[in-house]
Amino acid sequence: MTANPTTRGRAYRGVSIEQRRAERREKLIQAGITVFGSTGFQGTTVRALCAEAGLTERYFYESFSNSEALLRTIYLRLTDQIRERVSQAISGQQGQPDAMADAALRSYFEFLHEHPAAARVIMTEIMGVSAEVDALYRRVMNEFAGFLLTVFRGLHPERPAHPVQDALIATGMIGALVNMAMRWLLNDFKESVTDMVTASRFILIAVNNQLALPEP
Amino acid sequence: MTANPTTRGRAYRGVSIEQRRAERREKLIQAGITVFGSTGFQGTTVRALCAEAGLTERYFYESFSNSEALLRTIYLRLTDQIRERVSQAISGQQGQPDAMADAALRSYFEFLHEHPAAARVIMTEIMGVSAEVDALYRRVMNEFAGFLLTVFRGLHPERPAHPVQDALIATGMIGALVNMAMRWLLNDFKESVTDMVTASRFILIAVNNQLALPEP
DNA sequence: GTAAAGTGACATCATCTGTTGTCAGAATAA
DNA sequence: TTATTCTGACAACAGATGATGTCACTTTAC
Repeated sequence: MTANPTTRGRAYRGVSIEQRRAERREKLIQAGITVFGSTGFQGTTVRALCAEAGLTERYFYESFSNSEALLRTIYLRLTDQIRERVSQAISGQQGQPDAMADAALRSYFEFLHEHPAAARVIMTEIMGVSAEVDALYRRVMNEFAGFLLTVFRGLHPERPAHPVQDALIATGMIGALVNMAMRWLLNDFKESVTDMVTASRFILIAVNNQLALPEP
Repeated sequence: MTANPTTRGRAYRGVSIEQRRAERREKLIQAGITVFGSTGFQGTTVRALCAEAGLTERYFYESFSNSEALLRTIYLRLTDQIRERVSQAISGQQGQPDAMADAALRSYFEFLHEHPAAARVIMTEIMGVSAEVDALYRRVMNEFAGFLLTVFRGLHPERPAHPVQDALIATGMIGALVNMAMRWLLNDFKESVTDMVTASRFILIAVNNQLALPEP
């Protein structure tokens, strides 16, 4: 009855148990992006996720307690990727505000264009799943808004901070970018990336200019 | 076997069949707002809707083919109400652009504040339900963006129209308003209506001012 | 008064799906 | 070689729920 501790968790096909688990988990994450992004979260069953991943249910529950947990993992993964790409794009244009905005927006819209399934997951499938997922969404959006707020403050160091107003305005800006992206996605990326960048930059510049005006 | 055509669809408790059906349908709509707005669309069963409405399942299927059909009806009802309230608010400030924006934004945020369950339905529960509901959402959002576009064009009649850019910017503005409202809702309406109006008006004015500038 | 229509409570059916369990065969350790 | 572990295919179980049906009772039409 008692298992031999020396042989538990051993290698298989020359691969350690940790790596096998990590590879299965990764397969499930990629499958989740594909399936959630096509069938939608609601229409997705654990069986379908496993079929896409080429694994069986047992391995699903090895890595995730349920499909909502997988969705949360995917959402964090994708938003981290966006954060990283945008950060890299910005750092490449160090010190030039206009070029920074352009690079950041372009990297954002290009990411969505290159990964439409991922775009669908983070734009629409994430919403209305549960209170917990809603809270996660809200938290991530707030982080993006906070990032934008930091940038704006850096551009207007002399302007007195209005915590409530500034946070709301940053939230509005993030909402503008998200809604433009959502419309773009649902319209099958009809417009060019350049059009998306131009329009979104217009809005950011407009707010930036308004922030530069003396207050009434 | 053959029913008597003269007695089918007769009055009951002094109420015609049309009116009885309409009353039951209305009860279901109100129950849907309450239940979808608290439990969420996903967590809602037909049984729960009927219990809240004080009706039985038979009468649910008398008016709606399924709960998604009820959601669509509710969404159209609520967005119509917002449209009407905003239009009324604007028409009361005929000709004064700043007062118009103020009145429109105030009526919008006040509506959400007064009807939190309705706000949740139109902000989060409507998303990711099905392709059909997504399309409805997109269509309504486009209508609101079109409305905003009309207003902006009226304020800048001399500016040449850029169909793609203008539509994208209007979409962005609507997204800003929706995201601010969503954050407000998920934060239990922590900020005052006046704060919401002030911040959102700031964004609209910023874009309006940018539209007034000569193009590069 | 009586038959037909309307109502409400509830049963029922069928299906779906999350989750766990079984088992035979492949790979490994000793 | 042999016992143990790992894997994959699939069975099985339990619960939920959409949708429809049953039936006793109420109301209406004539």
